[in-house]
Amino acid sequence: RLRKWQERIRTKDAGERNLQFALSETDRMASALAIPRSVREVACVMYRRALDENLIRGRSIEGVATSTLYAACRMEGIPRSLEEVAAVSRVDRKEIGRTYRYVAQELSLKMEPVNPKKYVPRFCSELELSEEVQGKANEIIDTTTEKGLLSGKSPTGYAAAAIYASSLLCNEKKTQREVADVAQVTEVTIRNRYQEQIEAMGIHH
Amino acid sequence: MTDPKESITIENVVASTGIGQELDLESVAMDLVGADYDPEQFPGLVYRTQDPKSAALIFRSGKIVCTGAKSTDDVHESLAIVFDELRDLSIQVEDDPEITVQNIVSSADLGRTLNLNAIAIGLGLESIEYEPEQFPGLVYRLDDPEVVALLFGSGKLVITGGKQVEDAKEAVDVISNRLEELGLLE
DNA sequence: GCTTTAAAAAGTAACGT
DNA sequence: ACGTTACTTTCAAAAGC
Repeated sequence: RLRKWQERIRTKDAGERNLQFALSETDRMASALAIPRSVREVACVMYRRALDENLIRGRSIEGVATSTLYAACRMEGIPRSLEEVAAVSRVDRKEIGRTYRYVAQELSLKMEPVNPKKYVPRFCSELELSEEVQGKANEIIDTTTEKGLLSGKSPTGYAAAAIYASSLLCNEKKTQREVADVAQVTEVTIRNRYQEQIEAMGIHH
Repeated sequence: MTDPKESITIENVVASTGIGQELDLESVAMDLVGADYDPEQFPGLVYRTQDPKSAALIFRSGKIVCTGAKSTDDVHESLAIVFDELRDLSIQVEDDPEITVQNIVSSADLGRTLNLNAIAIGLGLESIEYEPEQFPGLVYRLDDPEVVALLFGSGKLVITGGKQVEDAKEAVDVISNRLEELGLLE
């Protein structure tokens, strides 16, 4: 009996320590990514839910913590790409992606695909581009999406191409390299999306 | 409007069988020309047939997995070659071992581009998986037939998980009808 | 869960030239 | 800025860790 009692205390302590570790890791990653406090709280609530539903079994604490942070950002409308969260996590991109998909499924998170427009303000401010460029990029995204160009394409690459195109149109040119660096995609992807987008927009350059 | 079912192509058939005899893979690996065997890495010996093209995984237990064939007939032909190769090594092989198809991978074309975003919401976010940041295809799991379909923006699709050739046709029908009734085609 | 095999879809990435 | 190669996803079986 005494042994059972001690075991309970031990596992409870271990659980507390694990939860505390997960929450502090979430906070550390969120700080590194400049994610607002409100979103961190959403991430922590999601982590507790995942914990309550035994979703951590067979998975690493850090993997679930990173995935819930990624999911929380998307849910709150200020997405970080998997590349970005992977950069501050000790779990690799592939593992974060699969854990996210598992958690989203198990917690029935009705996550819509990320709208590339959600990346425009952050990427543009990192590139010090004006409101005008942002507006034009959003317009390109809206118009080309209506024409069916978005299906299957990565939201970050799509946003990057629209920003690159609008920076040209607004005479605030950024190079493909500069845009590629902030969006964490390759120049090749920007080039490919850019060509499709300007063609669909009927722009000649 | 051509029927999408006409576009179905079988891309890969996976089947399992067994010769009803234990094998010493070390000696089979020595005698069988072209055999790849690295027990440290994987317990099965890999043997590739050229015509029809396939890869057979041969295990110590005598069980065999054949993959890469383009039809169920090709699976039988490939395995017949494998059985004969083993007999040439003076290994006893049953006359006609039972061959079980475990999975068939097919591709097809709906003939129209798809708005995957709209389809994701239309089919229900809880019943599909669409993460274009990770993979360009939308994953749709069907209950009947019990297969998994990958839908692409081009209108092309991949159907896998079925054990019968008919499963792909049924799946294409179910998917076409669902998208049609949701007004998501064309 | 992992290891290996094959195959398609389309997007993205990382090489070399 | 090309081209090539390779990786992402889905599926099933096998034996063993």
